[in-house]
Amino acid sequence: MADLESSLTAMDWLPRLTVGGAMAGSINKDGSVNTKTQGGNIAMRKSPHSPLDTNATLDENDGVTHREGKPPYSYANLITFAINSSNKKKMTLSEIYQWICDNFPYYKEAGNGWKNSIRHNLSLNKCFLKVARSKEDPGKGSYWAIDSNPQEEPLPIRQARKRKFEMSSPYSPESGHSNSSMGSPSPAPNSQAPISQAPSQTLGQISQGSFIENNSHLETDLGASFRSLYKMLDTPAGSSVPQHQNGLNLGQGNPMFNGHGNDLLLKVPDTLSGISPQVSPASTTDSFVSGRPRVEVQRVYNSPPPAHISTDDIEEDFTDWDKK
DNA sequence: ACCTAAGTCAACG
DNA sequence: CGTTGACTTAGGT
Repeated sequence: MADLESSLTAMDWLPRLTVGGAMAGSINKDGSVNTKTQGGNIAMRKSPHSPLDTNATLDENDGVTHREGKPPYSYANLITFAINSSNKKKMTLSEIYQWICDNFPYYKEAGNGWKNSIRHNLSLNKCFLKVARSKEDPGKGSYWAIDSNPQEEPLPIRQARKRKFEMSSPYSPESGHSNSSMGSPSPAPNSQAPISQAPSQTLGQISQGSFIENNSHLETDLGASFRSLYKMLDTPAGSSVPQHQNGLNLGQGNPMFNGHGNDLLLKVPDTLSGISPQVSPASTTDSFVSGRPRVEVQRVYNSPPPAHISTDDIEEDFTDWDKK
């Protein structure tokens, strides 16, 4: 453990960071030094085929390593690291800001543009789910959680044309963070790892087998929960929404989830979970969104949650739910 | 050249 | 704070 393997969990599909030269140096291809505005330069571009690793956590070393200059991580990655570093696997926007500043001092002095970008990313990226605060936990802003493996299904639509599964090339170490032990700051046990991918996992722990084993309960429980939920509800949305919904795929990364913007409103009896997820319109901008509707998790209290379940648990459960 | 991912800026509620 | 859109940049094919 101690490194790449452990912390990057399934880092396989973590965007390949073009760290090293170009990125770190922010050199434009024309050779000019990139000195764009605040928060950012032309940040790294990731391979078009590599989705975000929703379980990625930051490695202390990385923070250190990149103390100077813009960190070689996309905003989506930073957000993911931040959220995964929390026990609850959810964070408020300001907490995310703070975490990023704490771990990447670069952003302390980067102005505020990057914050806008973070927000933009949260809204745009399907991987991030807004989780409503519970009444017991009032405060500003919602929580943001990660929707595990929202990507990966072979995108049948347009992307499929260009996309090939890039399961090979794992996250090339030479790209900069070969170092690794990203686990430090947050050895987060990463409960819910995207089960799907795991293409050529990064050896070690991720030997897919064990990983799945370790998390199988999630897959089972959550998947089953959702399935039964759907059954119970005999979801009306089911008709307008493609198959995926019925299965485990419920959403994540399901490009077909809603084809194009149909909203799905899933009413969940509070007796089941105390919440009701609802779909908000998906953005139209990029592929991130092109696939499925955003699901906003919103808890509805019609009755108090079971005594043995704490509010947090519920919320967490839900978060996990969303993840799958 | 074209497509897409990612970043930036900004308007708006 | 959150969403959205337009636009830019860069990398892949």
